[in-house]
Amino acid sequence: MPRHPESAGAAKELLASVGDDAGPDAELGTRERIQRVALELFTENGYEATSLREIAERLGVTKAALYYHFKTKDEIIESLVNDRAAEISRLVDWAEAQPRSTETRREFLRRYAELLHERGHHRMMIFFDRNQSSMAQHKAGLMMRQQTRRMFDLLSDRDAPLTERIRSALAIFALHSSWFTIQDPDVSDDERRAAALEVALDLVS
Amino acid sequence: MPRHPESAGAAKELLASVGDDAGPDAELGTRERIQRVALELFTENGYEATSLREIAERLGVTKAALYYHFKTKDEIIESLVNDRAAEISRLVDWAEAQPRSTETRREFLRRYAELLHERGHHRMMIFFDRNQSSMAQHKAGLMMRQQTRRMFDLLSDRDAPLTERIRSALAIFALHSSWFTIQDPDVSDDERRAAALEVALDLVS
DNA sequence: GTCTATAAAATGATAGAC
DNA sequence: GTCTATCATTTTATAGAC
Repeated sequence: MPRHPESAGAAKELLASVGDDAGPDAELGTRERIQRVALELFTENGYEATSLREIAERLGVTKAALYYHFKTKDEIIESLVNDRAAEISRLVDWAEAQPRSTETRREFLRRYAELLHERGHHRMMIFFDRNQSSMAQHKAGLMMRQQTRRMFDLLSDRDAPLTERIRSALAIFALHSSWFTIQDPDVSDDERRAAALEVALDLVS
Repeated sequence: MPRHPESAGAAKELLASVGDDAGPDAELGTRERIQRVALELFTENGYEATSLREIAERLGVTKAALYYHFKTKDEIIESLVNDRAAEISRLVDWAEAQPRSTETRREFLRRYAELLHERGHHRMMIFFDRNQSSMAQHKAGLMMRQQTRRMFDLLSDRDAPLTERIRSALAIFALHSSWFTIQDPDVSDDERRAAALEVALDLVS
């Protein structure tokens, strides 16, 4: 009976993270390749609509191989979320410890944009944005929603005017979605990211 | 062999529309009750994750009854989309025939917000926002994406500055999502809607 | 760590009685 | 217009060989 080795490689996973744009599957282990392909298919075709058979086929292995690395389908998502959620949590913790000023909020957005940019965090956010209904029942989804709520509350007081609350929510959404909102091939990722941040900053000012 | 009666009732469906907040299932036919319950479950639990068995059970009928009214699962979604997409299309047609001014854009947003408010259009938009991945493969999803793109292009020129394009996209999103972005029970639907419109208008000014 | 083979359950869909 | 009964297919997941 296989030992599931997830607990072993928390730090290692951070180094060879799935989203890392370090070229094609170059140096990734099977576990990381599964995560990468799964997230791709889940985002493109939907979480429930993507079967383990499809994932295995695209990787050139059998379903049984997947089950060696992940006990269930849900666990693939969870493994992706956990590391990343922790990093975002740390950033929100930091912001909550700062004075509740506009400058804190702006600095939070800058750091958050930076975090999303690193190691494919944004791919996960896009996955969640596009699979909200499926994720509503999974605990990974609950975790993300709680984190999103913390960010909303950080960006505007709970009793702030309604328009201000909406603008805060849109600021977060702008950072998450800039990648797919505009898909002009003439625009580089850096330009997109800078523009999204500029809009987000304006929304909380 | 049952004749599928969808072609018969285009006008009737507009009158007794699914989203109509005219109380509980009061006067709705089975076909309309299926649409209503299906959209609810699809939005809450996901399109693929919701089986026809669940829909039938909640309605107190059998799966076979559903198949009398709809040939396939996809057709339930399509029946919901078609009428509504046509109405939105008409509004975009109108806007495209107007001078490309800021005032046209603002007036479009006002009318679009009004349209979403009527007869549950917004429930469909929430469904699409929360099931983007699943809908990516369905033709109903393609239709919605094309319409969204038309609206983007209406709200900002294709060669406008990146920030302006993003703001236009967010204006649409603000109208779609105001219902679930803020779920404070002290806030009425009308207040939410007015605030979302105000934010959207500001984003295109 | 990956494979073959298979179990067990659920799903979308259909046939035909009433 | 709704029901019972059933089919074909697919899916998640497991057992055990190599």
